[in-house]
Amino acid sequence: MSATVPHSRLYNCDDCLFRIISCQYIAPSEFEKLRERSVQLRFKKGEAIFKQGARATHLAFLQKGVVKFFYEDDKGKNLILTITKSPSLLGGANIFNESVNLFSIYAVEDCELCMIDMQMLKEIALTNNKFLMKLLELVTGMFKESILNFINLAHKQVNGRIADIILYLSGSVYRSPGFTLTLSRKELSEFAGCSTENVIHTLSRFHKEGILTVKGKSITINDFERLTKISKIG
Amino acid sequence: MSATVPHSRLYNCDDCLFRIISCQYIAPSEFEKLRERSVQLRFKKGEAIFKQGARATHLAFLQKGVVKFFYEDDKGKNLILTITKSPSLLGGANIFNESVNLFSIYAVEDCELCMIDMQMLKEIALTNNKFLMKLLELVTGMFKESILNFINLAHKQVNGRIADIILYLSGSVYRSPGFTLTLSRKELSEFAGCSTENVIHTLSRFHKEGILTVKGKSITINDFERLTKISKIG
DNA sequence: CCAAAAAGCTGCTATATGTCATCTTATTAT
DNA sequence: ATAATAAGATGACATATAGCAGCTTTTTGG
Repeated sequence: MSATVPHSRLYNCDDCLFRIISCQYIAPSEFEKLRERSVQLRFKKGEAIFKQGARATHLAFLQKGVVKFFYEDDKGKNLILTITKSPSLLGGANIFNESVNLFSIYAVEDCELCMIDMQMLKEIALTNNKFLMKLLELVTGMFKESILNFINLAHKQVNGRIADIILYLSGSVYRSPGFTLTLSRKELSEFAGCSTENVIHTLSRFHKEGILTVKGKSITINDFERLTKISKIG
Repeated sequence: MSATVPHSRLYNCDDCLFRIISCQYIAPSEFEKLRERSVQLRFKKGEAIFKQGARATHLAFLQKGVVKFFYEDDKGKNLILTITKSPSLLGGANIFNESVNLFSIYAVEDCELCMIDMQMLKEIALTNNKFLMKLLELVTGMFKESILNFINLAHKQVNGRIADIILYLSGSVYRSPGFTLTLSRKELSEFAGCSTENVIHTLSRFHKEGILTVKGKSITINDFERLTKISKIG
């Protein structure tokens, strides 16, 4: 792992959302045990946070940045399950059954996060059921999100999927009608489940039709209504 | 709900796998509270066990039969997430967050199952964390299974998907190289995410090539190796 | 700052898949 | 039993998508 370990803390734990949520259920002293075993890390764009197939020993609470969840098949072909923005709990899918990561999580832009010892968290959660339930709630959200994403993928054709992705990025990740993409066309194609060329073709068609303004990495939604319609029709 | 409520019990609770698993964690007296609130039901092929959008008040432990999990979109088009054989815990996806079913579960052949009061189960689970963890293990399996299924769907083309489905049905549902399908061609197409005609074309191609023997609802795998290869290549 | 590599773009062609029309074979209900 | 209906099958055709070749632009590394 090439992530940078900072000399000083990247951010103050007292303000950490995960701490705030946790302390609604467990005592601050209990949380302190967790904190002692945790470490703040910085990941550069493109770096692996969790690697598919590796032993799952930690969860990560993403403080800052955007990450992609993806699955790589035998031939090295990738499929992006979801793109998530901070704040978010990563790697929770492994809390129950799995000792090995089912998929990879990579930084899509520079990230700051806290690696949490899974065993310790599990021990604490097992002494407090409401906390356990809350954790599961945070964790299963990701499952639900990617299942709903897959449903879209299966039902719609590329037009609609690209429209979907643009709307999702604008609404849930970059939170603005115009944004500078931190994903490549190839990554978009891995999210939409189609060829890279198809993404490029579709984006330039949307551009020509005035729905989007696309200039390299910069994308702006001009005709929100038409884009939504394309997403709905499929 | 048109399910039949039997006068006598369909099966003896003492032999129930769910009871056996549960009683590894909770006292039999505790389980008895759950049993009192539960009811055995019989569903005929094609009947709805859980309906997408309905309030989620129960879990079901499937004792006998095969069911399909599926999502229906606005236009009434279906997408099958997974096909599951008894014994299996159904509807658990809602334990945490959801008050409403995210998808439907229907009987694909005649089923016998036990409807379990979710609130009561939750209460008991909250007093016993190991039991809670075990429940979650049972429940998240379905998530994992359908995500892996979707990944196949997204990566492979119809050839490979159909091969996949036949192998899955043979290996995990009917548990035999030859079986009598309880799914229609339309349902297969909803599982493979393609048109009904494409399923029919592909099956008859496999038949002509000697990979399968297909005669209406009866399917036999003749060339396991070639079928596996098609599934792998995509 | 420059060369090399990667990413992005465009149009063309081949192919997989969906759609439609027609027919046959099973189910179902009267 | 028999008509009515649904499911299955087949081939022809239209279309969405993948793959390729050649090109430009951007990014990366020395």
